[in-house]
Amino acid sequence: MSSSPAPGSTQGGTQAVDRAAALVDLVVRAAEPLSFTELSDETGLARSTTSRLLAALERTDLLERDASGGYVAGPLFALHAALHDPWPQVARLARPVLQRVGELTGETVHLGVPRGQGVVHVGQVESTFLLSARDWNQVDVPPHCSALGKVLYAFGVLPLPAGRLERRTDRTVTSREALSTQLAAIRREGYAATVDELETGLSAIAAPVEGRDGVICAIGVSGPTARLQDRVDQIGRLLTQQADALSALLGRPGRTSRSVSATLHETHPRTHSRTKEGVA
Amino acid sequence: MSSSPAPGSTQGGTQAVDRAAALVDLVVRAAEPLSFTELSDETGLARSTTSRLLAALERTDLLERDASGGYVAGPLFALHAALHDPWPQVARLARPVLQRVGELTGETVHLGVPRGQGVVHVGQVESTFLLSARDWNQVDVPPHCSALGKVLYAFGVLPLPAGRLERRTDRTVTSREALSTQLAAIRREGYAATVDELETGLSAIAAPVEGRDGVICAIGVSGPTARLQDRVDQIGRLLTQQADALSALLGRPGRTSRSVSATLHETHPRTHSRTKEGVA
DNA sequence: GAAGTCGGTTCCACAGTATGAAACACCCGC
DNA sequence: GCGGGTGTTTCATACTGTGGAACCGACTTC
Repeated sequence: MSSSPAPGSTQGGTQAVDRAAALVDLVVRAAEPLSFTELSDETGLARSTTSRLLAALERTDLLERDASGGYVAGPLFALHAALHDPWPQVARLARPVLQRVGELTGETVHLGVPRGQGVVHVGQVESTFLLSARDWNQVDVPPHCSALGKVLYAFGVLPLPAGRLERRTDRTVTSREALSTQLAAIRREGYAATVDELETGLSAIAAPVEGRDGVICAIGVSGPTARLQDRVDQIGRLLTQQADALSALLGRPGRTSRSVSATLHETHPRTHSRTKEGVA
Repeated sequence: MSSSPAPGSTQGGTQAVDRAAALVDLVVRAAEPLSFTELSDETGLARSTTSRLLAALERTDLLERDASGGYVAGPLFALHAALHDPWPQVARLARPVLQRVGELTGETVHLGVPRGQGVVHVGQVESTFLLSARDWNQVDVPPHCSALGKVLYAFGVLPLPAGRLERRTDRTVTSREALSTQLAAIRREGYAATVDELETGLSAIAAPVEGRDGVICAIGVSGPTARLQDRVDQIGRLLTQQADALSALLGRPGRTSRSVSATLHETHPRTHSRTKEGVA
């Protein structure tokens, strides 16, 4: 436009690419295909500009049009998805949340995902204490005595176990009715807790994370019962709150106008050290 | 009408976006993180231009730098992968291939992927005949009497069954030795066939599709034995050939069919401390 | 420890490329 | 034929992107 420096909006010297990227961003975050007009309106770009940019993005496989003409993520995104496991990607997005929970609780934090009949831990933030849970990445644990597993059971992400429920400690829930009562409570409370059920002296608390189609995984903390048992409720609330933030990232179309990390940092109003500045 | 003869490579009026997209394309297709210099050389862009574009792409979450400074697909790709099942994405990429096989054979074509202990069909191209296999999407079939399943067994994508091999017809292979002999033959020939083994009168032929780390799924045709039994070899060759084309799409890096120069600089083998997060 | 090399960023004058208003084309429903 | 909505193409304008060169920091080498 007329003003040459134009600080704030355009950084560096890359207007076209920035605008094109904004279009891609909108399309990828959207739950359903976006029309030309929606994109044009949303970005505020001139129709002609939008048209040219979208044509370029389509030509380069970053975007694609579905049968009804709406824009969706293109073959390049499909290729990426085909080449990489989705869970590590979720873990990547979840890392900031896990980190925050780790900082606020001091305990080990996990992201638990369903695999087959069990729950596996991907992504982990270490406890600040010396006594803490070991590295559980990739370790299979019986879901019925794990907080993460119970959450996944409760929200139907993991099929309920077929056989007998293994007894790990004398506090392990082995009765099917007791389990289903617990699961109902978890659905009601919004989080799950296990105290000495997997291993004596080991406790855990977990809350569900929702994707676009409901619960997909869970985050939770685990540590010594001595440190956790009096904070179950407090940590439970923290977890549900942070899990919600992650859910918003994973499921909601996101009115974010900015980046993923910006969204993540936005959850707590106190961390606005730099709100929105252009050149460093 | 364009009076000026299209300047060779760039079309429309979108040089910057095209170049940026080429960078993203290279990064997404690459098996490992690409360095700034590799990208600059590969695209033939001036270093300054490359720097500016990469900075813009990073700012917009399309790209990201890993711990060692290499460029990898950014949070936007992670988000997409987290939101969508990978197999439908593979199916999307495979559709043209399936379609071609369907046109050339007239039979029903499937993409078979492993899930748990079984094989499921995602993506299907209908037969042109009236008598044809039903819609098998989402249907579980015993892999040992399915051509797709045998391929997945043969190439270690699916764990060999634990218990007894179910007898579906009198031609079903139920002996473990006979099965492993067949699997060896499949590895030798490059394709699998089942004739009346799942259901009397039903035959199928299938070939493996490779991803970045070996076989990941399979494509195959199925139809009445009457129409297929004399074409097993011919269709087998067709399938291996088309499966190869799909494999190239899913595994091989580069080859963007546009401006990128054909010469590919091999990366010098160095000691990387990167964590491999691909397929487990 | 000074000189050389590598990998990448910033500067800057220049022109080529992106831009947007407007005209055009294409549906619809009527 | 007529209006409203949606997208595409045209074209003069000037702003944005470009690349050569200078610059910078880190790491080697002598």
